Amino acid sequence: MLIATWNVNSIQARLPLVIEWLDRRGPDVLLVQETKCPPGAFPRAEVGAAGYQVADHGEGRWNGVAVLSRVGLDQVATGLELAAPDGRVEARYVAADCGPLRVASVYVPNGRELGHPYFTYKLAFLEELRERVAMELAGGRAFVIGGDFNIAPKDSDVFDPAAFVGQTHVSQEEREALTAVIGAGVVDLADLPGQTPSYTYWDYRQGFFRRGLGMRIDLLLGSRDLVGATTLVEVDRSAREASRPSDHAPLMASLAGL
DNA sequence: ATGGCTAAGATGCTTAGA
Repeated sequence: MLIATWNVNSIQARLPLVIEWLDRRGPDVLLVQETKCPPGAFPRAEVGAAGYQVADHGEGRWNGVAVLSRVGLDQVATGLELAAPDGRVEARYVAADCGPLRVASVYVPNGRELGHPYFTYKLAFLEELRERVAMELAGGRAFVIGGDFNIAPKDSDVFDPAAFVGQTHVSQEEREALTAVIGAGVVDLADLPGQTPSYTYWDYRQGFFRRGLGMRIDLLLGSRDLVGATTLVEVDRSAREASRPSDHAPLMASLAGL
């Protein structure tokens, strides 16, 4: 089983690249974030022609998450529908059964600035996410949640820790909230012994990708029964090198025996 | 090394991302 997570920064803008990538890498499950696609407008026909079923939780303009699967798609559920500071509910979580796995695609709020109302929202979202992960695990299936967590777990996950002091994504509060999510019973698959945690995001501006100035903010968290099955975790930088790329690259994990 | 990119839509600008 090959499972991947990718913040595509608009499924419509990225559709040719996503289809090419699905054909080339052939993941069994792709967890997508920032579809920026209104409900009902997801390009199901094109993705279906590539062999994938779609569970889409859409929203116009911003946010939006989806699960793409070629190994079945059942028991679709959305969640984490707490109100943002503007009072609106954002599309940031969708889960499904895909073959032997329970999976979830999550797009954690950015937080904007420390102390900002959207930062409070980010922390509240992470607390609800902890509860949601515990609930999914209680279902008893092997579980993988992947997505854009908008948190770099460690200082080594950003290109210059000194430049991030006082910024979001690296604060102790955010990292503690992520640790609590993981404490619900999952492990960071890219940070397992033998794996090499790699950047997954590079700003579009100022040649950050070319200069190697990235961050590891996209994660695949797996239930503990998957630790022994995880043979390879990799970031496919070719998708970031392509023309008209997302600012994130896909993160993939191979799960042997599933 | 904080936006000198990109995307959507209420478009020729604004808002958001991290």
